[in-house]
Amino acid sequence: MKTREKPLLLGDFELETLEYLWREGGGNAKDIHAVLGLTRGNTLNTVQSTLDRLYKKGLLERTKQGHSYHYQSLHSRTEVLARKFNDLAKELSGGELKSVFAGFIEFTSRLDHSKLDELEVLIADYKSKAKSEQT
Amino acid sequence: MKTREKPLLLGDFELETLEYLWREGGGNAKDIHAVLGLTRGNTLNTVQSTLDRLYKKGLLERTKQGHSYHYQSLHSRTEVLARKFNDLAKELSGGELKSVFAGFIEFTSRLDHSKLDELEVLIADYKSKAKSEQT
DNA sequence: TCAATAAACCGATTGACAGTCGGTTTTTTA
DNA sequence: TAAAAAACCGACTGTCAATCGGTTTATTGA
Repeated sequence: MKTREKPLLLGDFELETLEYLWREGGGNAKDIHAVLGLTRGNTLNTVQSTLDRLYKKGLLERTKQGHSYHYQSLHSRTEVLARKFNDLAKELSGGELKSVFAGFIEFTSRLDHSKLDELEVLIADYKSKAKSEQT
Repeated sequence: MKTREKPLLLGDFELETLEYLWREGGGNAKDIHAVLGLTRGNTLNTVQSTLDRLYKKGLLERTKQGHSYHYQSLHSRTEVLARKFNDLAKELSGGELKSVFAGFIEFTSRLDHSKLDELEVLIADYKSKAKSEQT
């Protein structure tokens, strides 16, 4: 059976924290507090527990660096999105992948009709890259 | 400014209820309770409040039919998915639609590499249908 | 070595929100 | 118009993110 059961839930501050780590490549609680904590008016403690929650969710790795932990994201934005899409599909597909695709196409075309073209290009790119990376 | 601010949150039973309405085309609390309530061991009241919550979220319409309300979904599965995709994109795109596409492509190819082909076909279908429906 | 200091850790509280119902009010209808 | 059915209201529970105070543990410079 699959390991992951529960959908991945991420709160606002967890997301902001992830964004920081993606942007900067990593950081410790103090770093993040200096940037995010001040604008939000958080204490360092809050940043620490948020990092800890993300860590326990398996999204971050951490290594002792001197005194403090240095945190890094284990998953790219793309991977997190893929996982969220998967959660959403499981929860709302009605057993038909087609409906998930239909929903995504609907979402995309509502942004702007031309966006579907972009999507097609990216799919083609992905496929050609996959082919060239065949082992 | 856009009307909808908050992401659409749907609980498990709300989803089951929506599924019922999509499947059956509509129904009242009693109907739904007869099917979903019994398997879950709910009271009719629980079904009613769930319908009411969905109604207040703007997902259902209801009309008095004799004594009780008859509920119908205002949005198809595809539309709900589109909205959820939109929520997800807003929350996790990092300002780049490309990353959303990348995430979706990643999700799709992880299911099965051939699914990307299906997706391409559906996009092409959608586009040709859109073109033929031009006013 | 050992005190000051920084960080981690633990536990508690708050705030949303879904799920769940009991009980009351309103509506329907025989 | 009383019995029955449904709607409506309010409350309580459970879950989870956000938040932080207080305590323990680890680090480091004097």
